[in-house]
Amino acid sequence: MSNKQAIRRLPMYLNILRLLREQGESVVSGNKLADLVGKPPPVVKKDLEMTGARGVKGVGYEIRRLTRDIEAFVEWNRSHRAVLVGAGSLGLALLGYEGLRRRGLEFAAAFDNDQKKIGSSVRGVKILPASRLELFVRREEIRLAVVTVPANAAQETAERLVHAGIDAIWNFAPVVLTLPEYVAVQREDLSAGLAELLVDSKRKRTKADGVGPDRPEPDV
Amino acid sequence: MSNKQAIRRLPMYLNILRLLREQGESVVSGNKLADLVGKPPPVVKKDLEMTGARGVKGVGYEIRRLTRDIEAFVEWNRSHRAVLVGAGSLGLALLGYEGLRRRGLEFAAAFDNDQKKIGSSVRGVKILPASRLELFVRREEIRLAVVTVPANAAQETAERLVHAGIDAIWNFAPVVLTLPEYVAVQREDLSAGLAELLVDSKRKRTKADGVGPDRPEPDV
DNA sequence: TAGATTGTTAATCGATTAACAATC
DNA sequence: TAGATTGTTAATCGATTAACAATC
Repeated sequence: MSNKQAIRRLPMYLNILRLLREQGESVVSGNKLADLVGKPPPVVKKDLEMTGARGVKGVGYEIRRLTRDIEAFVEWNRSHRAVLVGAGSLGLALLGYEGLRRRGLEFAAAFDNDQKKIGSSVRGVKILPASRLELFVRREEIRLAVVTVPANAAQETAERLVHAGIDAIWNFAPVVLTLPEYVAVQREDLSAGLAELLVDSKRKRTKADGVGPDRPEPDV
Repeated sequence: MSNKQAIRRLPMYLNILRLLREQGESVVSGNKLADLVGKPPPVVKKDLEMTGARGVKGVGYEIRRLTRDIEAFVEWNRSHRAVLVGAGSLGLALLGYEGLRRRGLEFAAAFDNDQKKIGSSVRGVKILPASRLELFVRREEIRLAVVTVPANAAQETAERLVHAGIDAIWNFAPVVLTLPEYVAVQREDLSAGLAELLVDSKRKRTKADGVGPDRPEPDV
């Protein structure tokens, strides 16, 4: 019933809806939305239905209402307190990423082993010694962790987190974590996206027999 | 024939294979590999077959050979010169991300509008004024661009890039780009991963009727 | 030969697309 | 009522799972 691909499309709708509202629109039809996100209308309608959003036949969807319904479905209507483990460049980038803050992700603290980093603050988030991880998570009753440690430290870090009470892990380390069933784990792999892009690019280059406009000659 | 999900799994195999080789292994069976990546054996075998890799019946896959075959399939055996457009925190993190460099992604330059950033170098990559984007791309014959500009600048940036000769775009801006068919575009949306995680977490919390071990009581 | 493992074919499942009925 | 649009049902497509034949 709950479709993974559909869930991944939801942020796109929210982006578009925000844009439409900024342009003064208050109602949008599924067809228009479909056009704006570049997906067929039935996909959009099914996606919206999944979230519990309802439109009005012959009219469309009320934008404010639709936004609220989508946000509620993903629990983006409340804030999610999280810890970040591993304050490398990727970790620090996530700390500063406004897009995530807008989706309710609120970093209560970051953790690292590097003495040079410990004690400093990034975007108002304190970096604490990794040794204090468990204590902090327990005391603050944090449920969500973002893991950006190196590959060889990821499994151990995750186990410590789970033991301390974490039950949702956003894992950016390039390893497959083995954890109890009740823990929700989302693996994020940038290389996967790059692989898709390169294979797609290769295919388009070789299969230059395709329909549609060809690559123009460069005007040097 | 070429399966999107399968392509996204390829980096995982490479990670595992590197680990195995570091442990002194030289051959691995599909079953063992399957176990290590947490996927059923037939999935692994189909994935490997897609890349053109062949094993030996009764024996398994030669690790060095398999690694080379997978890398060749994704064109990870050669370097891909790229420009980065938008030197915000996410952009800078990508510049410094070792994992991408290991996959052949080589940043020839980064571009930004911010006078404070222009002229500086990050990890050996010069940050140049955005106005020089086209000239640089043409002169250096760059084909790949990583777009990390704000949402409202993404479409225009992409059009400029394509006009200058780019035919593969890795888009981190939260918008759907409209570009000619011959351009390969890969949209990367961190919020999508977060949405998946939160929905999965919600489901696990509500459907606590599931099989398997329950979440233990916190030992406070 | 016997055991192990690849690689393929068929069956199932899930997601997308197409068609259309319902109704504001 | 007529037009527009939602929302559902059926058909298709793609990916995964299961079963097993081929063979080193």
